[in-house]
Amino acid sequence: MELEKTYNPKKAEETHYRVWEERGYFAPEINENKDAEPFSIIIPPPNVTGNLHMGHALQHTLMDVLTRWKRMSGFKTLFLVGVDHAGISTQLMVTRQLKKDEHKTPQDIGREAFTEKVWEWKHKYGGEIQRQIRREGLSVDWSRERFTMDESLSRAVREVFVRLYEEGNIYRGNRIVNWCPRDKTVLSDLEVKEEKAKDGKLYYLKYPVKKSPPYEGGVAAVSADGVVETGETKFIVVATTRPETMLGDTAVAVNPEDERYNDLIGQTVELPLTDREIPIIADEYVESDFGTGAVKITPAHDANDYEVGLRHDLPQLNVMNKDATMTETAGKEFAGLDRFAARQLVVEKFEELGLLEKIDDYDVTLPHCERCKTVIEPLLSLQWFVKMDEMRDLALDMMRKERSPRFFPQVPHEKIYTTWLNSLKDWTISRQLWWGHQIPAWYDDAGNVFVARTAQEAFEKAGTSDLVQDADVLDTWFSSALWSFSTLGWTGESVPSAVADGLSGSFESLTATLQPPATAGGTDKSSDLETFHPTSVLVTGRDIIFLWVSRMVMTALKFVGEKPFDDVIIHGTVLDKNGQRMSKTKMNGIDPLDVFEKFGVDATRMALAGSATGVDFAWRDEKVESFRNFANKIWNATRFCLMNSEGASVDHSSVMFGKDASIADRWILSRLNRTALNVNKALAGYQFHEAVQLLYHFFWDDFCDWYIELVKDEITAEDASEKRTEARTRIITTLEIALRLLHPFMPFLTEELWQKLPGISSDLHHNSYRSADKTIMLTSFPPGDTSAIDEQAESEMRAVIELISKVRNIRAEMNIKPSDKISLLVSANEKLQKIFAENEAQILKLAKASEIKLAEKADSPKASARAVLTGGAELAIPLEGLIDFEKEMERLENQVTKLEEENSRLENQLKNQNFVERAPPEKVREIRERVAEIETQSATLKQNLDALR
RNA sequence: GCCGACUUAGCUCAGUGGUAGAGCACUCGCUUCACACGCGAUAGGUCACAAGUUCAAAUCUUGUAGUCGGCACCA
Repeated sequence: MELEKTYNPKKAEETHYRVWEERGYFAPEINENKDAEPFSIIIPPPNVTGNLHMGHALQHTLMDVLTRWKRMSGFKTLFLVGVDHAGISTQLMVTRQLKKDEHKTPQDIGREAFTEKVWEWKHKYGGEIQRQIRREGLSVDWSRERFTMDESLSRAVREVFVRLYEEGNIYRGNRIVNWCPRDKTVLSDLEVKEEKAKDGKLYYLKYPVKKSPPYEGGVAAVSADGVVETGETKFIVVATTRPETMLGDTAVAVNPEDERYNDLIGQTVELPLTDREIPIIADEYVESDFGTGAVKITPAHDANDYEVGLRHDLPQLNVMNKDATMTETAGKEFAGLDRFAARQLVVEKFEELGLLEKIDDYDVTLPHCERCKTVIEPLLSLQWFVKMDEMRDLALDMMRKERSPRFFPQVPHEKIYTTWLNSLKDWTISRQLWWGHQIPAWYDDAGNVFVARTAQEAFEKAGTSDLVQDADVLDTWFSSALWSFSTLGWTGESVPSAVADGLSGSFESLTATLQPPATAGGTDKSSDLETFHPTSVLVTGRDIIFLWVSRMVMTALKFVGEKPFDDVIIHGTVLDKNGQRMSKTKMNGIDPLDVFEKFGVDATRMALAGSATGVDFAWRDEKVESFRNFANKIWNATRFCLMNSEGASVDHSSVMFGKDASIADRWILSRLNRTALNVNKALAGYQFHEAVQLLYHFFWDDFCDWYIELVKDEITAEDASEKRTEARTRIITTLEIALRLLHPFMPFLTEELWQKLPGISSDLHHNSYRSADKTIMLTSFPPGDTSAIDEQAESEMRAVIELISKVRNIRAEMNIKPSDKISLLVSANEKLQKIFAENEAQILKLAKASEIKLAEKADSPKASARAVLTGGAELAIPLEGLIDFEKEMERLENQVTKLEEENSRLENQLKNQNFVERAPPEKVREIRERVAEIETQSATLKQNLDALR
């Protein structure tokens, strides 16, 4: 069997996933060890409308690496997958399609028909993200796939809603909320993004003060104190960025300490463009040095004004409709006008009346709808809210007492998370949409509200079935907040035994909030909850720490009585090659699927995992390309081993040998185990890039560049022999172990190659997976064996590598043709001579030399190129006729210079009495040893130089 | 306004007290029988700037500049 010369990832990517999935390798049930420790990850559910982007590819890769690593390490592993119903996005998408296909609006067809359409849409097109997840190679358990609107998850949503309501933590109230006039729904603070307005203006409006003579036109003069006098008419000037809201003003406020306005407090102004008279009030909220120090108060259209209004018992005049057109209340001339048209008209009218004092350019940041970018309108509206105080305290206690969750990187996320929790406000949870979990509240004719888990329950509570359910749905993040436990079967009916039994000590504040189990015992589903909750680690982006991570912590603590996850990995953002955020509007996004096509999934995974955890990084195709090359390197190394595998098979006893084995074998085994130990360590600390670097360099540098080359002759020997078979077995076994180490990162390539190795079977599987058909993904992940670390072999191999490298250097610098064989004269102590002698064949081959002469002090002709080696050894290459004496002298001089520079730096250190006294003794010793080594080497080099002169 | 991160080779990035690292690009040499997606050999950095702590600072502290991010305010 011979492999193609170049690895083409297509075939592997098309075949193995299906097999893995079909054979159930992804499900935790594959683990036959009933005592296996669980490991679980839940995927941050992508939107059902979503397409894979680089952020997904990154976080998915990290999760899959961890899952595959843990699975291979014998854990009972669950990687739970699911999608989010994504209320607004999905509703918008289907609305658009409805308009396009049938020229209808959702209102035209009605709620029931519309939601049915959305379900249809979901069944038809909603599977894209799942296909893409399969393409990525994620070892997720599809048998447990969840959707936030599954019946069991919806039950959990209703249960949580009802419980919070019954406790008084969910309430319905009139508040100033963030209203998106385009999506026509309320949004939570987190779904609003502040953005700089392009041409912000601050308008100064003059309100005539009553009790002064009526204003009769004319240009007003501004006095320094902000009160304007024209003739006898007094004005108070207010500054605003939203003039149209003046139509809903119900007061003008000044700071009580502000002397300019002291005498006006208690008076009234005649509100222009209306027939209303509004009071001038004093409130601490007003800052005297901003604007004119006088503020128009519009309680129904501004959060601060709302508060002021409550304090002063002001009327709340709503002048704006849900689509941001003006209401009748705004006046006949304005009713029906869009808010921006109304703004213009108000300004014009003020100007006509001579009441517009001035317009300043003004940098304002305005709230925008995160999704549709429309300017948010603060609006007084009746909505459902969650009081967060109690749950916030649970989360804060958890952080304070147990430092949980552990964030990676801890800085700055732990602090950001804590700070945010500390200033948490009530959460607006109702949404004016049809797609989502309809709020489980029913109303009777009298407007009484009945909150219940089901309509039936509501009817019972109300004593009538003549009820209407609340039309709104819940914020999508409400169901996402329950994701850690709702996906594992929690519906509020069963509670894990740990909770039912009462909490063991450490977290007393929870006890009070726990509900007794509604029904005794658990369901089948709840065993997942017991086994896999809390989940092991959450991998997500920093943009949803508040939206999602914190809320999962709060709801899990409150409703399950335990944290939702131990660790939270916050990965970085993938930027474009110019360091800009990828966005649809900038058209600078890179489609992971294109990258998969071009370089393969495994190379992409390596490139993503190879970027430091938590750090933003600019996307570079070149990086993936280098891992594509790496994949090809692995392919070809395997190709080489397979071409020379006759008689051999994977046999782990072949790499259990003693000190009598060859240096190369002992060395590669030592390197392999060192790599395995370090990779495990790196993964345990979520240092993915560290693991990638270790694997890359082990495989390429150690295994390919040195080990294969060192044992090549033995392996490719023409005549079959026991020795050859043993060497072949050793290399193929080493390769097999290396492939396992690579598997979590490069699942397709490693499976493809592993399946081709001679002698593989499910006997190689981890003990927990012996019954499964052979696959690399169920072999045991090499833990690394400290006893296989062979310092002596590593140091001896360093000497061999140094010798070969020095020869190559001389060859390159002296322009010796590859075809020219040379002689090596090596002066060295007995120990080194022995090492070189044992590796003579390899040294000759790799240095392209015809002979090597070893001696305590070798005689070398003057016409030689020379180098010094560690341990007092010298290398001379006789180059009669070939040597360029000038060049050789220059070469030697350069080396002397380098050594002397280093020497003087070290000598200075040693001269410093403080260093010698205070630095750790071993540090001082190291430097003394190094100085001695340098002195030997440079003395030798100088002798050589003298000999040339 | 408050908080935070970052600034290291041409580029993208590791490294966080003890002699500056990788990949790519560059230069030179190789159709060496696994791989030119390759092999071999070089070159390239006063680790943003300034002060301080220390025997020793790219690494710790403070300040400055630039870049980016989060939060708040925004009449």
